[in-house]
Amino acid sequence: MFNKQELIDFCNTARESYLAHISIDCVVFGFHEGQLKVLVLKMKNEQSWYLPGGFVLKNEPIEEAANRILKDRTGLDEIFLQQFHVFGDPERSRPHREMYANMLPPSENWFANRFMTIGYYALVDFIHVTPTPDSHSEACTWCDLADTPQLELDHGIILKSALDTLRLQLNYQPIGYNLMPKEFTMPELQKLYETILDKKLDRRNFQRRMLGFGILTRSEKPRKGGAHKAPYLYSFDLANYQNALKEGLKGGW
Amino acid sequence: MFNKQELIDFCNTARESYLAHISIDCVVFGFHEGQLKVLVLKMKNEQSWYLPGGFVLKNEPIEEAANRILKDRTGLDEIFLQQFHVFGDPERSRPHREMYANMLPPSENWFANRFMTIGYYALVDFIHVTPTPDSHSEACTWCDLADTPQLELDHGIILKSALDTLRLQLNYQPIGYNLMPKEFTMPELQKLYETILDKKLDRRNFQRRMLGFGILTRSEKPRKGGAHKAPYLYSFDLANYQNALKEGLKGGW
DNA sequence: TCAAAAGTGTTGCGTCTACACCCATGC
DNA sequence: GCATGGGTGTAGACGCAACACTTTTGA
Repeated sequence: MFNKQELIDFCNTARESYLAHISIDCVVFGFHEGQLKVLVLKMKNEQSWYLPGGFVLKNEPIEEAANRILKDRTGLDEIFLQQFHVFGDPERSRPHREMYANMLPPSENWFANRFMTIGYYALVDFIHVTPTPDSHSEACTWCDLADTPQLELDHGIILKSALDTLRLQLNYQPIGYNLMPKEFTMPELQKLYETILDKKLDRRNFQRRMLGFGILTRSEKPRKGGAHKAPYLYSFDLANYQNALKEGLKGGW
Repeated sequence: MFNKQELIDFCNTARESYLAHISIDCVVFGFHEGQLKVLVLKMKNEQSWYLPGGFVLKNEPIEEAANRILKDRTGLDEIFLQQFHVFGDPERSRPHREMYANMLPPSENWFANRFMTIGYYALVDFIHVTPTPDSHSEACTWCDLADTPQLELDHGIILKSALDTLRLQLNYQPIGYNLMPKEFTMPELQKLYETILDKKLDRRNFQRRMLGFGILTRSEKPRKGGAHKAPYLYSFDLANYQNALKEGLKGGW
């Protein structure tokens, strides 16, 4: 991905600016047309894919670092972001160590170090994101969860772990609020739940249950244009939502 | 806590052996006589208390580091250990930075660095633990959760965070299995749940519910010796327990 | 007019809650 | 024998799953 000169330049600035041994990787979830999506990067000159990531500035809180990284890749600020796990096997970054081993001696080579990575997952409103590659990537794109490409290093494991966390936190975090657009229909929300849980849900019971939580506001105007009966549009009542989440949305799915 | 010579020695070995910027802190929970307990350390020459912690060897997986640290403090190996959060504010270790600032120049002073800490919580069988202070502590003791002393740095926050995690994971992790002795009575187990949840539970419903999970084996002999009716002794059926946890123990508390 | 999508109602079963009741033991 | 701790039973409330039924719309 780097040629020699790029590597030298990067290592010099990295050593000055960033904490060694620590990186951040983000699993960015979006939801569009009934599909849960993940943001991935494709490296230059390689058929290899990664999760968006970066390093922590020497005097920067890690939450801010994650935010900065995500702002660079999505254009969005104030993203919903949750730390979920640290991946700390010393062997996890070995492929990178080897990739650059014969370009620079270890003392000058930033990637000769072991890196542990802090995994964050982010929830964003798909339509507001402008996927933006970084300097050593040739592409930054959404892909459907079902057909994500093979990811390098342990990024596949990190993605899987983020998904598991998402599932577990569905009743405790404002996941719907952050993934759905401002207004949405009940079937759309149901699709999101079905995708995350990987399970079909009963249309009618889902509706009654959701409404029962008292966290949705129905707007007067239904969605026009589609075939068939026009569905109502809903939006989250954020105050009620967050209040309900404190106790956890009752019951399982 | 360190005098100057100790500090110099420690810094020299630390720089050689450990990863910079990263530490591990452990919240060790035990349960004894109806009380949830936490293991804390008292520093030499100071009225200050800390959670047990340490650093990560340069080529050591972080789980192993946590295990090593806990073995040193408790004498136990193969402890149930869960990572729960990284505390990454650059200011969190400032007090330590300042404490040693005028003993050594920053370049030689290990503690001049910023440290982020990985929080682990551990569940142990109280009676098997031998609390053992480290070289710069004068005491390592259990204390009741209700009256933990004021903890230094952000260790109070870390403890609070561990407790919240414990509560959330009660239906998803073998918490009872790891905190209770091999055999225990139903009221004892109930006390544990009540302590973690900070809530009174109905004696009879608790019993039926617990038995309903099918994760307990009743031994033939009841506990003798106490006043009043002799309670049955139970132990966990580990296979069933772990199986039930996969789906999560149904229902809330 | 018909198929498909969406909204609303109803019924029955299972589960939990809040009790009442029974048993054992030491003072 | 009685207070206390512990084990078991049960009636009513509640919640949820599995349905049937109605409404709206475009083809």
